Amino acid sequence: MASKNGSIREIKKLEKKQRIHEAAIRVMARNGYHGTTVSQIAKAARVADGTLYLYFENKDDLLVGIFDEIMDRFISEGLSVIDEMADPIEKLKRIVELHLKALGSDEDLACIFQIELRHNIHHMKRFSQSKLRQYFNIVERVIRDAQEQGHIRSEVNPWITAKLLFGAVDEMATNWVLRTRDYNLIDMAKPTLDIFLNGLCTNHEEPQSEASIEEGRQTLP
Amino acid sequence: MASKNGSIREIKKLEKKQRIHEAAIRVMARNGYHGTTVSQIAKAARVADGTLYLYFENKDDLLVGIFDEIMDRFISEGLSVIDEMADPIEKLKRIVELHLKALGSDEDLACIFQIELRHNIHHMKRFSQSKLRQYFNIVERVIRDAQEQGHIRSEVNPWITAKLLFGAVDEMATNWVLRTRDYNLIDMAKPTLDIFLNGLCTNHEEPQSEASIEEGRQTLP
Amino acid sequence: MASKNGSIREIKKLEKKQRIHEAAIRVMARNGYHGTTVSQIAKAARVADGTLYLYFENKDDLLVGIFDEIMDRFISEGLSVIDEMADPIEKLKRIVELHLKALGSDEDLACIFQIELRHNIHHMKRFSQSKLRQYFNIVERVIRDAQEQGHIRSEVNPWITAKLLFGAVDEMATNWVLRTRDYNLIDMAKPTLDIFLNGLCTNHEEPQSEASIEEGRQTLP
Amino acid sequence: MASKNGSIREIKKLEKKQRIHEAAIRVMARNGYHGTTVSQIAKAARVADGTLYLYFENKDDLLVGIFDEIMDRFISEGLSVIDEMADPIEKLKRIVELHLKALGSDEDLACIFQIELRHNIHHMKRFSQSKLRQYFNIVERVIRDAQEQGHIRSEVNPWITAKLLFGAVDEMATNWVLRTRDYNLIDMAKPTLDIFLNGLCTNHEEPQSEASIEEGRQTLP
DNA sequence: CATGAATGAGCATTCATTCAT
DNA sequence: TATGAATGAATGCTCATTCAT
Repeated sequence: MASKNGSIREIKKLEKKQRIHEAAIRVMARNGYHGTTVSQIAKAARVADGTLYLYFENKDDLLVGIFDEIMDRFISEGLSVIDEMADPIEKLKRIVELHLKALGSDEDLACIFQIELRHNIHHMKRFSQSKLRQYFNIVERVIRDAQEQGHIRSEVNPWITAKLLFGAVDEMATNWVLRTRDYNLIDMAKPTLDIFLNGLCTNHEEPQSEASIEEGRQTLP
Repeated sequence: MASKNGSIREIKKLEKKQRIHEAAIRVMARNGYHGTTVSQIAKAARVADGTLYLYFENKDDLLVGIFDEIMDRFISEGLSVIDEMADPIEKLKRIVELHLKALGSDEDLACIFQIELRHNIHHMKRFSQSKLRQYFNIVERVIRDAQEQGHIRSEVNPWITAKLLFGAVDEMATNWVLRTRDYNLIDMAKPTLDIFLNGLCTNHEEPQSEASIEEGRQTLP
Repeated sequence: MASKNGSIREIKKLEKKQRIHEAAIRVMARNGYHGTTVSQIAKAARVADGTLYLYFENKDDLLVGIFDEIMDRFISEGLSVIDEMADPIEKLKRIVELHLKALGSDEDLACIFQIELRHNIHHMKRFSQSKLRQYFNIVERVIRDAQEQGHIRSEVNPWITAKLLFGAVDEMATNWVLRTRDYNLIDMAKPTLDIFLNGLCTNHEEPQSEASIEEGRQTLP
Repeated sequence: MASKNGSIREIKKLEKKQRIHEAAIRVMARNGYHGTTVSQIAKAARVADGTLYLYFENKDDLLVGIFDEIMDRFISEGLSVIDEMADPIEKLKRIVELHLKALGSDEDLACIFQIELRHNIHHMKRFSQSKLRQYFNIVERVIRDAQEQGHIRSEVNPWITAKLLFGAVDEMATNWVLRTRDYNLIDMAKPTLDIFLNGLCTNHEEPQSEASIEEGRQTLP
């Protein structure tokens, strides 16, 4: 019985933690991290103020907890999808789509991710050095594969490219959160991928050597 | 004499405002917006606390004021440089370089721009709807010109491209601010431009139609 | 047990609110509203600064709260005493006595009432339009009764008389608070009532018509 | 020339002091003493902030200065009017009328007098011990005269009566400042005087001895 | 005399966190 | 576990006053 109770308790504990998470996302998305009090979150989660501290070290930890949980879920889901694919270009496409779909389907979450999680250099560093690095690693791996298979130019730096791609997609997401007119975030996947894969320029018969870019001038026939 | 005094006062006033700006950038870059007290800024600027309020509405306005001033300077400098150039591709290159150089040459400023100015959805919206829009407009204009001159593919959406480019460059800047090992931000200009101009893919003799991307698969001969 | 705890908590809460009230009266009577800090009141009430805000909206509400509580108690006590009496003249006398006794027996309270509560036109208006109106209503009622019973001249306006009586008694109280030599406030009841009931003039066989007062001259035989 | 300039300067100085006084009355009547900043007064008087301090010790002194000036004018005007009269009852009447007319004809001034000047126990004490004492002295003198001439009952205490009369008139003024419906303050003179002179009671053939009041019961035939 | 920029002490209020129940 | 009353440190901002010009 004890173990049965124990497992029920475990479940209830997880449920409550989840409830607090969701309450925090909901409230913080509207009021921002600094505009949200612990009491507001507690009320939204229907627990007492003090109860929050049984599940989180402090207010900041709550934000970090949300972030890590979501990010872990996002990355593992992403990985499981990616792993089933063969073509690295296709994988790249899926990553962008998953990224945009995950945020585009939950505005509150997107708001937390794009805005609230970044108001603090320590969060940013933590983010940058853990989960974001995982993201970059995945993309880097895919790009390397694509390079080995000859689909992506061998000159491009996979790590820098991962950052550039993330940055571009991230900006799409932020812009969507701050949008004045409504549209679907996922629709940004296609043009994003088009530019990253095919580039802006019209003529690639004589692909630009880095040197020629270096010269500050492109030879155009 | 009165006018002379007047102009001297004007200069002193600007000097003091400037001093406060610089002090704020310096202090906030280290401690973050919320980690910085008004008193700290005042002390760093060698003025009394109350003096800040002769030049700024409130603490938040101080941050916004810094942002607007820097951004205006950046944009007008950028425009004057751009205007002297003929080739739109070259212009695009210069924009990216100027962006990275401006931030890469002043780490504190970069920190403020990449992190502190974004801790608040209201700042973000304000930013997004004023200065950032100007930035996008400039890039959009350049891309359109390039399209008219046949240098950039007519299929790409100039506005979305402006966002993507900004996002990629912005991520470069943020990564540099959060870097663990030292490097020059400006060095990111070349690979960024290479990917945006030439794309990732190896073969562009038969450029991807959007439809084929849509299919989730690139036809590679 | 829960209800028992509940009631104990209720009592403790009331006790604490009372303690804060009394501390505020004590401290403000000595230093005035603007000369008193919230911290001083909290310290005097042996609670933390923040605790005050669990019981009061803000510093101003604290003053208003004191006022309303005291005034309600005063009015209801007064009414219960009045109701037991039959003779309206006697009631009038009791009202004056109760008024002077209430203030004369608690100098700090009198100070708050006569001085601190009046430093603000909004307080004055609020006072004037709620509790003071109740006071006036009671006196007016008594005067009307006395008029119906033929004890008070039918020419006098009960509402104006209520104000005049309050003003006279109020001035007695204020003078007592500001006194340089000590005396009992309650001793002012008798002369006050004497003048209001009997008037100043010696001869009333031919009571002054309002018209003759109008003429600016009293006909004295 | 020096003396000529001197006198012109004297006049200008008085003019400026007057301008500041009037500005202060105007602004404080609307915003209250604590709701008014020195800068606001300076702006309303069209002088620099610092200039105020050439004419007044400090903000508080400004209020006191207004009060003393007005009060002196009021008392000396009152005295000159009173002195020309013979009948003490008539004098009493005139005092009440002058009091109500002075305030009733200048709402801002009335507001300052009835509300703002009283938000501080030190002002009150100062007021009570100087100008108000003069007022009481005048009334007391008049009452004594009336008593000597047999117009006012010898039993009444002139000093207490002066306070009561002031209190009643003062309450009329305060009520008028706080009024919700408009009326003329001067109209309160007649009923006020009627009650003070003739009392409330109908029957005065056997004027109440203090003792009978003491008994707590009035003998009514 | 006049100015008004500069000063900096002072204070109400908030809110993350604790802990007795 | 859960509660929520109590805590008290922390801070943005105001504004009366000064003084160099």
